[in-house]
Amino acid sequence: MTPKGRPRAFDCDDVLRRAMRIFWEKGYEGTSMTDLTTAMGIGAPSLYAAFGNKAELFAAALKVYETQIGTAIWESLEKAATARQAFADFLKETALSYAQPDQPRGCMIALEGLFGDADAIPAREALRERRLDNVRLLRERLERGVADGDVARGIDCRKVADFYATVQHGMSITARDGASPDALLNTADAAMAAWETLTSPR
Amino acid sequence: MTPKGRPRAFDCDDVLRRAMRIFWEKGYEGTSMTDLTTAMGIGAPSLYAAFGNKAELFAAALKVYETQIGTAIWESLEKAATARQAFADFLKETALSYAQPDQPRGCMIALEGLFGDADAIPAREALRERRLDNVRLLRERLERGVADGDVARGIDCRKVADFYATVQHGMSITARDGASPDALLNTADAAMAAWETLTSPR
DNA sequence: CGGTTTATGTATCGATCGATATAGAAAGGA
DNA sequence: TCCTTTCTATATCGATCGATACATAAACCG
Repeated sequence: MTPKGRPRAFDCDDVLRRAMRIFWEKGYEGTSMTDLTTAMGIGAPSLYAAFGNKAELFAAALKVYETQIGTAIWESLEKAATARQAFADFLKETALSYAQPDQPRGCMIALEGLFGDADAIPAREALRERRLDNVRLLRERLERGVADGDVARGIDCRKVADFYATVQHGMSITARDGASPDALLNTADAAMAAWETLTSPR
Repeated sequence: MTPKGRPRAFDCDDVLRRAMRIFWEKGYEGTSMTDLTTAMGIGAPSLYAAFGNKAELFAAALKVYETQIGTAIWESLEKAATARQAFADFLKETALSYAQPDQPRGCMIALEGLFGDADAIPAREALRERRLDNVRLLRERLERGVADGDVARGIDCRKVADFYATVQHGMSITARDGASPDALLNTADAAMAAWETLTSPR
């Protein structure tokens, strides 16, 4: 059934992807409504009618980022047979994704919402929780490795997960500074050099 | 000799430290001139007369940050006798500094100027160069280790330096999310677990 | 066809942004 | 004491911020 009234002149998903891209590139505070309406190709009233306000638009753009950009990295974590391979793939996917030439460098979730209070960036808490969720995913994958028997019992899963999450965070900053895919892959490889020591029984 | 005219009613270094603290906490874009004049305890005309404009004030605050906050970390890199000890101390100092309870979490240089173009944040290029300088310092310390004989010849100094710089970058983000000093020290320790493999001859 | 509903385009809202004009206050030098 | 110089306090500048009022356009329904 077609809705009543005049139909929208734009594709909602399409313009939301454009908004996501702008937020990703310029940050929440660095993005003005003029930037958004220009990039999205719609007028301000259409934007507000469709997405509420700037904060809600950002929240919607964040969800799009998660489902369209972030998933590839985290899927690799589940696919591999062993925890070691999973972490290696995870870092490799991160390196390739963060230095992709046709998109902003680094991760929108990692880089955004690091300054000011919740008042300045409404999604600050949501972003922080996403980052903490990611650490948890790494830890759970490690614990699965322990359960599967490919990781020794008694290792400090939290410490190892914190370490690899921090490496991934850092890769966002390094990527923003222009690091090549090879450079990031080297860093991923270097991080995996710690694996044996970190996962050997204490 | 005392200068002519009415003397300043504030201490220039003191108010600059306050400005540095605000920029560190809220970021360049997230800091308004009202935030600054309030925190510095001076009127807007006094601020502009003493420091020029917002961008110049930020540049001055950045220098204060480098000399007053950043030095401790980088001094530790030179003090230690071996490259390994230098990197371990460097990461340990980073962990302690980034989670200090009486100051903003993480590093002002690492976190600032990651979004938008040079137009949005005038110091963006300067910040990027500082970050790249830091990677260079790490690489040079490694090369010194090779020259001193405590690091094997033929290792990829750039790769190792990139890795540890990326870990440090990541610690700024992890610290902003509220990581405890112990958690960051654990990550520093985990990063050092890669040292043997990274510095063994190929 | 009018009537209803929803979206669009223009023009603009009050608030805040960074930055200043202006007048008066506080010092030294004559 | 008066003049010059420099700084301070108030009040405000034009520009831009996020967000809307309003009139018109485009769909469906009868």
